Amino acid sequence: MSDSEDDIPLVQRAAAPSAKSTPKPAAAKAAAKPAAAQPQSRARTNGASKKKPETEDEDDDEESEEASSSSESEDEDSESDLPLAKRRKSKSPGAASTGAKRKRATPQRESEGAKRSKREPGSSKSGQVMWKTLRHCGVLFPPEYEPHGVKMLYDGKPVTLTPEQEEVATMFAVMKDTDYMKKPVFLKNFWEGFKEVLGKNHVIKTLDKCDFTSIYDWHMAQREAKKNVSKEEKDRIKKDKDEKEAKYKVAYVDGRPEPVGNFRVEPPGLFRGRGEHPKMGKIKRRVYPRDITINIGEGEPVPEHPYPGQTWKEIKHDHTVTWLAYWKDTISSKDYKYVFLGATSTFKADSDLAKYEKARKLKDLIVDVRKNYERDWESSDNKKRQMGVAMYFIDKLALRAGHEKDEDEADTVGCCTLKVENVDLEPGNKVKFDFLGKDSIRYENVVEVHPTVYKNLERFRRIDSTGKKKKPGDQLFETFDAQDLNKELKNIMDGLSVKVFRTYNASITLDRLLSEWEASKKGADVQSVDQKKVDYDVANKEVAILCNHQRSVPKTHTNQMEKIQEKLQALSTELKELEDELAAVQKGKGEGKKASADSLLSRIEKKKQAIFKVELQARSKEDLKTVALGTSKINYMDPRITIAWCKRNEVPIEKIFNKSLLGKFNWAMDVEPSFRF
DNA sequence: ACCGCGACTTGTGGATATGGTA
DNA sequence: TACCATATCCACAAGTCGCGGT
Repeated sequence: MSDSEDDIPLVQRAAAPSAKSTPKPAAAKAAAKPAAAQPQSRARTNGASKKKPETEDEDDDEESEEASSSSESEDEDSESDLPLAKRRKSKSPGAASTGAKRKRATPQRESEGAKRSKREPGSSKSGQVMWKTLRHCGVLFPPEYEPHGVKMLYDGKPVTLTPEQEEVATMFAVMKDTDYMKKPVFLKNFWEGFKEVLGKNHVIKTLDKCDFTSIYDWHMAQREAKKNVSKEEKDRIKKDKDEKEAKYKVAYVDGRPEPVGNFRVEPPGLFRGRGEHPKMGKIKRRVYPRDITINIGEGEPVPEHPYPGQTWKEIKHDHTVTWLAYWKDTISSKDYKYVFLGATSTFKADSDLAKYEKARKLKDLIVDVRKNYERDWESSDNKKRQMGVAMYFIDKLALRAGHEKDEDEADTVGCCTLKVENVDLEPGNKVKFDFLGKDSIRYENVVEVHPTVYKNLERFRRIDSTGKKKKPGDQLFETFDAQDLNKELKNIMDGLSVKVFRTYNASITLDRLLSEWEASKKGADVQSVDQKKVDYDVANKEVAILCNHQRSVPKTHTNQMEKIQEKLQALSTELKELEDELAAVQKGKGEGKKASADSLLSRIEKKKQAIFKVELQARSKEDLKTVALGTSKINYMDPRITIAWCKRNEVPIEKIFNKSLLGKFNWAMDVEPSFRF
């Protein structure tokens, strides 16, 4: 790492998982199901008037009943192995019921507390049929490269490049003001790629003598020009583009229209790895139809493409998978790029629901799970002890599993791949974690742990199970890996894996915090929606900290805060003026007095509220500057918790979920207000 | 009993749309 | 009514995890 200066801002971890050595009380199995769960209390208190503009999708009607009821309760097996989607009545394609605002198709799934039996709905696991018919238009290719003819300099002299070479030079030139330019690995990888494109015996012999400034300038000029196009022209261009893209945006699954996620083929460019990625700067080749495998229903028209001489790499009809197309990544031979349906699709909704139901299932077992791994801390079997400690970290700190990685990937770790130097022991049974996790985001945290864990760690850091000394770079847990751990978890619960703990802990934390909030505010003065939203964010923040979802402080943050302060200044001056005025009026006499005093009074009140609101925002902004709330909202916190809370507290759901989240969580909207995770 | 493959979720930052403000 | 900074969207990288082949 370079200067620790702009290192990831260290999130205030103080609040992180209580230093308590004992696992959390596991939410005493939330009474959760107050028998009288307001039956059909559709009492949607929140202002969330149902008139959502309706996202193109789902016009599938069907009485929401049927789909659920049957499949729901008896879920277990037989054909119910089919993902939910499958079981939905599919509407005849044509019948795009324009009018009929469809209710969300997904009915309640409150699996009242316990026993939701084995089969999760929608779990797209192995071999299950995901669709009967599938129709789509394939993928959209990026435009071919258009040479600009701007010459770069080599050793001070202009060089003529072939279009192909120029394209690569341009990829590089354009990155002039990024700090990749300072990274030796990036430069080396780029040069290797560039050299190859140049061919042997080219005048360009070394990157040092290359000057791409002219191309960079050209690029900037282009950008500027684009910005200055007239509004009408811009609109026209956009409209054009939208029309060209329209057909790629939708796929028909069993006749139902579903949004396609990323239908665009990735354009060529230089690979930008995160952190110190060994492959940064490599050329990401252009992808052609011959590289792409299409998955589509039998008998459906094969998608077209703009390369007359070519054919798709393959046309498949695999009903057990949800992808529409894929190609091999050109950077890493073992990676694939997929085209999937969008987040609002039925496939995704089903698996989202399944994910949370699985986590809730874990909730019912968590007390035992904890008892078990705590017992393992004392085992005479070293491996068991290590696993027990790892499980503790995973559960308590919501660490990721951490699979083994290759040399040619960024050097990051998860729980199972922690190295001895990632964990420091401090007095008072305190453990200090410091490592780079996913995306090379630094995880830094000091936690007090159970003494037995502490003792174990002392040993794990020092020697391996054969008694051999460990050194930096050695695994903290050398006796097992993520796979082994997951295998063990399968014995505890069907479908259980490490990541489920992250989901579980995020969701249960939100649930707990929100309900504590409600308990403490019960009967208290009516709060503004703004205040409630801020309070929700506080809970959200705690979850984000648990999951280590950081963000870099926005560049403009300081600036913005100053502006807010100024605004506050102005407001309070105005307030002062009003108050003076009022005083003056009250002193004076005469007719209009009463009226103008009243009016002043109300203006003063308004002003005070405005001030309060700005202050609130200022505090919240400052408080959240290093925390990314979005990630947990999108991926970890069961949306039903939030929606139910909104209903109970008269907060319009739109205050918490933006448009795309509303779409993504459509499946959860009908949740009972009494829902508890 | 691995281990690479394949498919799907999670994650961040950059690009762009948008809505409040001068 | 253009600006302008933020809020949202999007691209695509980087994880997780089960499976099937050897």
